[in-house]
Amino acid sequence: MRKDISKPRNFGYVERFVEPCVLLLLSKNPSHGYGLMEGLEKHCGEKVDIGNLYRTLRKMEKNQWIKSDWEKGNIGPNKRKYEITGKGKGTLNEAYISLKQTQSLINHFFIGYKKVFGKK
Amino acid sequence: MRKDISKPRNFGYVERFVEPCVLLLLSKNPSHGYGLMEGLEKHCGEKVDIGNLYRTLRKMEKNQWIKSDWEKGNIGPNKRKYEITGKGKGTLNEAYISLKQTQSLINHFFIGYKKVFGKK
DNA sequence: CATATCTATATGTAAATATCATATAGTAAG
DNA sequence: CTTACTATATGATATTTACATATAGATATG
Repeated sequence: MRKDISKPRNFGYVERFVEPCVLLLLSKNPSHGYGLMEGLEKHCGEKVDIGNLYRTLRKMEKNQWIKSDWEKGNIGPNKRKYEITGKGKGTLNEAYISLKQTQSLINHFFIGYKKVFGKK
Repeated sequence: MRKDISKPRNFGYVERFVEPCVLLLLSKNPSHGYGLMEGLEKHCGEKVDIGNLYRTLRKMEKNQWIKSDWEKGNIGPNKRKYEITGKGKGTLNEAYISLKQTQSLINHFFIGYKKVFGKK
């Protein structure tokens, strides 16, 4: 049973922003789900739902943007270690271009806003 | 029956971006749904689904961000003319703040991107 | 030793939103 | 009369997210 009913997200919510962020993080270093959380909170702001993150990672793997193998650590439970693929690098580049467009879209809004309400 | 199965949107899709845009446009001049389309294509980019726009307008009215009355034009079909309310102006300001946060979030991503792939 | 907590991965369910299709109706043009 | 345009609206469905819960090994605490 849910404690609280879902509410609409804030305006300006960027859909699936976590995916480019994961691709960018994995471009630096291979990592696993739980370990990605840390970097994501820096790059994706606020909180990332851990359940959704795992689901997203499996989806990204299905799309062949990332691939995984089990890392049988001598300490702690096994980790599914992800790395980015060539296809994933292409997707990251596409995301970069899309996000550039998003940025200019939002800028366009701010220009209009400024015209009506003045600078601030 | 649908011709095509739905596909995921591009990365960088900003959810409910149309609402702040409508509020901004109505801050300048009262208008009606069909007439808002034109301004929206400038401020919200690309295409806005007309069915979705009408549904959004009714939802915004339910939230008391805008209010409408029927304009019995001497030419053409009747138009539901919308204007922004005081509450709507407050919502527009909230959206402005959220979109500023979104902008800095995306900027944060670009900084990380540049570190890995260099400037461009 | 029993149990609680932490790391790590994963799935179930429901709500919110967008997309595509379709419905309705008045008006204008040919 | 039929076609096209203006204008508003709803139905069905896919995608994504939020919140909750499940599982299991490892480690710490009493």
